[in-house]
Amino acid sequence: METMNVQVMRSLSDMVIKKGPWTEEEDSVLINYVNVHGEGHWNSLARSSGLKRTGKSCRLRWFNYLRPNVRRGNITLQEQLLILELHSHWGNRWAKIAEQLPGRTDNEIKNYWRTRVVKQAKQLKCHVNSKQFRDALRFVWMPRLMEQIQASSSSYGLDQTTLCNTQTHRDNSMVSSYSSEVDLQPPSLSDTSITSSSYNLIGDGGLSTESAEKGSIYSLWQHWDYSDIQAFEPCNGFGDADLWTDENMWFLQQHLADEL
DNA sequence: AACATCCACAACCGCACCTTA
DNA sequence: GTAAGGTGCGGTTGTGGATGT
Repeated sequence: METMNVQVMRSLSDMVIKKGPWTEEEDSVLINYVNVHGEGHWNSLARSSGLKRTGKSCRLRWFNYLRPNVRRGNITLQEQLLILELHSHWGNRWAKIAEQLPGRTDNEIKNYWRTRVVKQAKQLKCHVNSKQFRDALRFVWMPRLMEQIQASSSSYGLDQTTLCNTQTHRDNSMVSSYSSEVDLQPPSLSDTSITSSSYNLIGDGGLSTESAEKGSIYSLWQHWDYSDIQAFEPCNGFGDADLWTDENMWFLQQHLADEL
């Protein structure tokens, strides 16, 4: 009778699903299993690998952490710019946004948005989806980012032609009200009277990829060499540059105050 | 030193969609 | 047609380290 109970207890413990942080052992089991059997079939993987995890948990761990080519660490200014741009088109479609950032996961981008952008919106006492805040991002923040990227690209020896080429390569159809001003000559940051017309990065159109590609930073990104992105890794100090400095916050608050 | 609070990130959950039998 | 299982996505929560008091 007691033996029976022990057996039941053991089988129950086998069925217990483990939660929480993954251990190195679990990681190596998962890596080995995927290396042998490939990705997919996560539920059967979870059963036959001996991992006491759900298939979903295995999949998430693999895609967000263990998968080769996952880029981890600070989001670069260029990536921040692209996230802001794409989010203005696609909203919280993190997976779609992540597709445009090599090696970044939807989870990472989502976390970035919540911990940085939403937080700043709160500090500015406006909703992250309010027109006020979105306009501030579009007409103030993003140009400022462009300026920082431009400054850093020259100070770090990244050839200006990397950015300039985006103009020479650009499809003529992309030339719009968003053109040379945004690419390399943002208006003076002391000029808080920036208007929608002078900085029509995006427009209020639909969320199609095509519209996102035209006349936007998206198109700029398409021409950035991935090696350029690597050059902005935190090791050279650039990746640590924070967009949300006191100076920038003051600047943005001024702009918002002017709008009211 | 101890405790509280904040912050960033990893992981979980619920739902919707897709595939297959 | 439909039920069941698998997968992907977005929202939310949990956790550990950093920082402040």
